[in-house]
Amino acid sequence: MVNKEEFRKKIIITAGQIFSHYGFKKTTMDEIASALKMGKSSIYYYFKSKEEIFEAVVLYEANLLRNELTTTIKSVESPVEKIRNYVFVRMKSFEKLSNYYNAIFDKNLDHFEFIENIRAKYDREELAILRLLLYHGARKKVFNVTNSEYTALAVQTTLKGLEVPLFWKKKELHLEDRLNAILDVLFNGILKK
Amino acid sequence: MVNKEEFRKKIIITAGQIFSHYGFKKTTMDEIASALKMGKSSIYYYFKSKEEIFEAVVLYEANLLRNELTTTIKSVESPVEKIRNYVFVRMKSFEKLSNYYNAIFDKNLDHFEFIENIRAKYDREELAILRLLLYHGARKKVFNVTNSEYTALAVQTTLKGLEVPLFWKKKELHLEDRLNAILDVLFNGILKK
DNA sequence: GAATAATCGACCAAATAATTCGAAAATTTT
DNA sequence: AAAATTTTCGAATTATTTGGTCGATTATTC
Repeated sequence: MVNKEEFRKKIIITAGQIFSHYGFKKTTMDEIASALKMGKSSIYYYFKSKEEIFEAVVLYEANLLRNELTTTIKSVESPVEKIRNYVFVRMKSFEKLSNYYNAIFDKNLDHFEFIENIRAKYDREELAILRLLLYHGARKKVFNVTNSEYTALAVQTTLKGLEVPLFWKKKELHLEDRLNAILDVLFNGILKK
Repeated sequence: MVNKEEFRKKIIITAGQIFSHYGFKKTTMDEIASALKMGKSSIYYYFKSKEEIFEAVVLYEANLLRNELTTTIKSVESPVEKIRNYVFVRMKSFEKLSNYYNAIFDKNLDHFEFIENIRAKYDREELAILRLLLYHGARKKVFNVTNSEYTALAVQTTLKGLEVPLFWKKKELHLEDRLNAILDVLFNGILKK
């Protein structure tokens, strides 16, 4: 291969597709290998272990999510639409990611502290973004927010509450509906009128 | 439990959900058990083996499919719509079932001859239905079919061709589009004009 | 309170999967 | 073109998982 880094990326993408479907545990190195049309042992030339691949995949996906989120909020002007879009994209992505997380919430929590690190970092980033969005809306006299920091925290907590059913695989209650309901409440409690 | 048969059905349904997502091999007895909130060994009181559960699940799903198909074609009058609906429902179901089949096409073909039996029986049933639909359409002067038996076979072959990409998991090519295209060809080659 | 039905945890053998390793290809460098 | 390197691979090894068994235990029925 021309570039080793290039091929690592190819592995990450391929493995990511399988992980996202079957979760960490149920995905075998053999499957990843044969999806890449190579011998199982060859993969160990690029990654030290299955966990290392998983780590790389999560990192990669997390970055994709970050980019998607920022471009999304840039794509509209109105503060309401910015937040609405942000929340929607976030939910869609988490739905996709839920299999990764299900994989982790098995038992092996010990080994996967790196996930917690990514998570923590993202929580901070998200808080900053939300704060900005709220502040921006308040400036435009659309939101009635006095302390954007605390409000951002409240919104984030709400969003986390939405994640739970994804992890617990209880998708009976249509998520989109709940999402809209919550956004309605959020905006009607927040909007100047 | 009040009724043993009742509980077997519950197992079949629960196991079916897991099988349909992960396939036969990747689904463990432990998972089925804990989804039913019972010990793994208790399941063996109702079924002799994992394969026996799988067998029951496939049988159960096959019956569901049969019923869905017959009620679907009864729900519309026009011969064109009957066939169109039939094909659509059939495809949707196969998409759902593809995970079962993927599970089987691994290697364990030997043990799963019963699948082939179901399959054969269904092929015959399907042929009869298609023949009826074609005959019906010809009677109504909508189809231009001289020998409904041979035409039914041709249609069935076409439908089987559509299944292949489902088994091979190559869902890149949007199936619905191809389906419509094929139906168009089918009808325009078949319709009186 | 005996008899039967249903559940369970501990255990095991067999299968499966992750990882290692040395050697063979393939590629690049000299 | 041979030496050095990078990359791939099959076979072997080790670790883990998992389907299934069994005797004991708990609920239920008679």
